[in-house]
Amino acid sequence: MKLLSKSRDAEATRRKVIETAFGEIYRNGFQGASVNTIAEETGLTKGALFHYFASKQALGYAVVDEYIGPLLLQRWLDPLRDSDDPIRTIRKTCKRYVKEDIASGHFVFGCPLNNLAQEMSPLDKEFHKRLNTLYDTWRSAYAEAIRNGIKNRTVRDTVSPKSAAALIVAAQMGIWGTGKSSQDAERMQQAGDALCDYLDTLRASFKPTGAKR
Amino acid sequence: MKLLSKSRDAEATRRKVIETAFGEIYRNGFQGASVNTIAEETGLTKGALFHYFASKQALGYAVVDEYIGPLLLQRWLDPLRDSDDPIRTIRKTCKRYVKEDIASGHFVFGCPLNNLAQEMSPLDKEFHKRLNTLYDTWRSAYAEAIRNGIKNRTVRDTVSPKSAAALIVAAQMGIWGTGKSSQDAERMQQAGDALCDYLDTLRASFKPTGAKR
DNA sequence: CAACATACCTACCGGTAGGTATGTATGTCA
DNA sequence: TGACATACATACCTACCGGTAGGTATGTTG
Repeated sequence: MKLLSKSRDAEATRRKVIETAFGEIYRNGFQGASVNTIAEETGLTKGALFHYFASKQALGYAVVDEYIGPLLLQRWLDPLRDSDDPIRTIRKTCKRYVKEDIASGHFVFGCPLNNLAQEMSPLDKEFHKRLNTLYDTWRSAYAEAIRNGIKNRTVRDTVSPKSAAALIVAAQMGIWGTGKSSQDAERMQQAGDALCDYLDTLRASFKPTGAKR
Repeated sequence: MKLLSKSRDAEATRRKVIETAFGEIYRNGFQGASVNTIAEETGLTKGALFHYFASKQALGYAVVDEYIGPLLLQRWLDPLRDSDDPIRTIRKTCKRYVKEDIASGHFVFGCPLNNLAQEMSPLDKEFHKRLNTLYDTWRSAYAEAIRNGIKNRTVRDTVSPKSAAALIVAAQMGIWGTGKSSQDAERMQQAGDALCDYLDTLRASFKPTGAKR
């Protein structure tokens, strides 16, 4: 028999460390996060923490692989599967998470993925490899979705899927960046709405003479 | 008589510290930058450096006020003065600095202003105040330029200046963020071109049936 | 129960971070 | 020429960082 005791459950402990580390890294950056604090918050000693992760870096990589990556897929990419109106889906998803992050107050810490990418990409090859792969996945998924939109006539055929995908992802970096740098919900909201306006210009039905915000 | 000697010129020394600090902070982030290294690179001892700046923070604020701020104005805002075609000017300026940063290799370190804003805004009020003011200035200048463009019929009157300005600035954060996180010139170029495409959709002459990239 | 593995703790390491107290060299001005 | 401020150097302090050595407690398995 196994897993009888709640404590001394290795898998759960490991997971808890990763979740705590995610929070600390999200709030303070990777370099700014302290393994002492992470251990303390987890209710573990530093020795125990290093029983699970060979180094602070290894813990960081695990946070990317086992927390941030899956979160990206679940939040942003899953909704696109089985969507026959990609513009509508992207628009809705964006609006939703802007709203959620403002409501929770998380927006002041920006986007976990972007934070790590900005901080660590030039400093650490392993981080860069992982984070870059995630962003490539994101852009590819958007491009593919837009391509489908063109096929089914919901998107203008004068739109370049790859180019539009690059801009949408960049704009999302910028929206969360705006929230973080301004620490102001209204400015973030404005940037989010502006992206939605742009998304509407991609629709097959778009007319430049239409309503303005 | 003053300023006879090249060394022991306080103003020049101070400036040199700021420039060195800018480089270190640009490459390593504020928290990652070491005052030991900055002092060493300046050819100064740590004691001497702290003769000019009361703390590492104070040095950081000086870098924003006396280096990054002026750089922003000179690079991005000055070209807009006396421009009667804001779209063309923003487009040209963006293309120019994407090209320059790729050529110099600086793009792998991202945008100095954005780096600091992302890293320090949630952690330090003084940084936040300064950096947020700079971004507000930036957005306001763009909004004003677009408003002028609408007046002189170079920009569609269905465009919301404030909204478009928010998106353009956010997209620029994202373009440099893309370069930094991908460490790849081509991906950054793609994002830059995509922003240019978007800018063209703001023109009064824009037709959705036009050429695609 | 014995043998062993895994989970976790205590105490400590070397290194470096930002910061400071104090001394000295240099230029200015009365 | 001598008093004084400023520019800089030397030496050192404290706090904390990531990381480890060595032990103990709690299983699991035969």
